[in-house]
Amino acid sequence: MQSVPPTTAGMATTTPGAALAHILVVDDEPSISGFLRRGLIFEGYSVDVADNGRAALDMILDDPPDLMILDLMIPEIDGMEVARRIRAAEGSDALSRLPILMLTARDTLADRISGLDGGADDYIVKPFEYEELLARVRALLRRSSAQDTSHQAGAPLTFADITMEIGSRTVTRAGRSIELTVREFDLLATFLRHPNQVLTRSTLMQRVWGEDFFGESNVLEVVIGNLRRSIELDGMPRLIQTVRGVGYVLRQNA
Amino acid sequence: MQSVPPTTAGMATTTPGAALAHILVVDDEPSISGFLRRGLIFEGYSVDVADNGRAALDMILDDPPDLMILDLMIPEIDGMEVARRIRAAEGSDALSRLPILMLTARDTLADRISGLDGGADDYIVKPFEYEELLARVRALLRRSSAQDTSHQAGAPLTFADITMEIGSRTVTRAGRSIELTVREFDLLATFLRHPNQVLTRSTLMQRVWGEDFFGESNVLEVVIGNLRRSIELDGMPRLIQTVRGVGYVLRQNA
DNA sequence: TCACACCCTCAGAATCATCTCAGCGCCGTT
DNA sequence: AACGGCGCTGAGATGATTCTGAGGGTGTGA
Repeated sequence: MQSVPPTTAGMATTTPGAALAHILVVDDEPSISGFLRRGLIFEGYSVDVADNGRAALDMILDDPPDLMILDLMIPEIDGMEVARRIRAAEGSDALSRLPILMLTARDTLADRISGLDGGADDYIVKPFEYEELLARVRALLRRSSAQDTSHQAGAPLTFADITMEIGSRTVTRAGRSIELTVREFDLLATFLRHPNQVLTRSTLMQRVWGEDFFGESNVLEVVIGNLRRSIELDGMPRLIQTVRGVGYVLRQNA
Repeated sequence: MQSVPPTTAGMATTTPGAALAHILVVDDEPSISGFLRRGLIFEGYSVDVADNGRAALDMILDDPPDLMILDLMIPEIDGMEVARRIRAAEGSDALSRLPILMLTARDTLADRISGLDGGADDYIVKPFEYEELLARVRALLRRSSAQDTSHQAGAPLTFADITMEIGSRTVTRAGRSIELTVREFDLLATFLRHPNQVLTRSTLMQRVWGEDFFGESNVLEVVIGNLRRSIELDGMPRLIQTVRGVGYVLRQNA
């Protein structure tokens, strides 16, 4: 296991100016909750985890989060019921307005989710794409926090002359549109969210490929290679730079 | 935690210069009407709720709203009939022009949609995404306030040389009228509402087919195929482009 | 009742992203 | 300068995804 990069320098302030949003993840499967926790922390959220409905309700009362990611199938009190109780908490505005992102398996979906009826504001079907989950989390937080009038899917990610719009899934470099595959797109998105920060190989693997990648593989290198070919202009210095023994950075100057 | 913005300013004044728009929600399911009420009020609308058709008609006569969100399946007088009576109210301009956003479950829709002609200005399938609903509400209000004088149900959706009128359910391409089935129509409408935006397979399924589609099916692909055959001109680049691993986009250029 | 339109399912075929592999070259170190 | 490790790249293999035509079921209107 590659050790964490020793350097303390370059802590990335991911979203400049944005206050740390607090997210409660409720799932009894450690692999999922762990994955979410790490990922969301990486994105700059503060994260708590509960592994059953009762604990979740306790934690919510104790310290209401800005958003809850709630699995439908959890012990003690199931997700549907948790949502219902929260919505029923007429007393507290903070509670009854708490955005809930429901996490469900596909089979369950059919029976149970009559959409948002139960009190969820949005839901996502397992297995989900990490990028999609992030997008929904952002959308829910945006909706609840700022009732700002600027709608439309959030501001595009940019770096140097690269622009990426998650919603429309378009990427441009110097105004010229670029086609990317899913892997390339996710990888680039990860870099764009953490510019100038060295991302370790394993971090990238986890962000883009998810938990399940045992064994050795050099997929990452291959995709990095393709991505470079897609976005880098000849003559220009590399944007995605290799940090030997550690990982890669998105950086402008040499 | 991002606390609620301290300022009360920035209420979404959807229709510039217009006073707070007044919306009547008609639905007998408290979970849905409650959800809508809260959400819409949060957005800065004034909201009334009726839980059956008769009450709705009374309230409309009493105080005509700027927009009605109308569930199809409601007690006393069903949504269809409510819409019909409103449209039939020859006497009052305010009534016959009242924008109606119909709320339906997909199963119901399939049967009845053919009779929708002219009754509703738009419809949305349960379960809907909140953002989507908001967008349509805004669109309808904008429309109705914009063209005060000209009757005609709503501005058509357009893209490139495609034109679609929801109300009359007509579609033209380059001036030439095109026949579409219900599924094709819904699918195209979804694209037209989100041009240049990649829509995931599951989003499309949900919007067009509704909740009840577990299991694997390739209906979407089939309908996409048919739709392409209907609207795409030979020699021209595709308008509906597939984005492998993600979904489809309505996009003009390559 | 018949004919027709529509919608879904299915299976085969085509297409394409992704992954694996193996060889090569660069880089830092000895 | 030689060496070893690490990263890069091109060439397939592989499997997933998407497309298409055909067929059956169902409901509607004549």
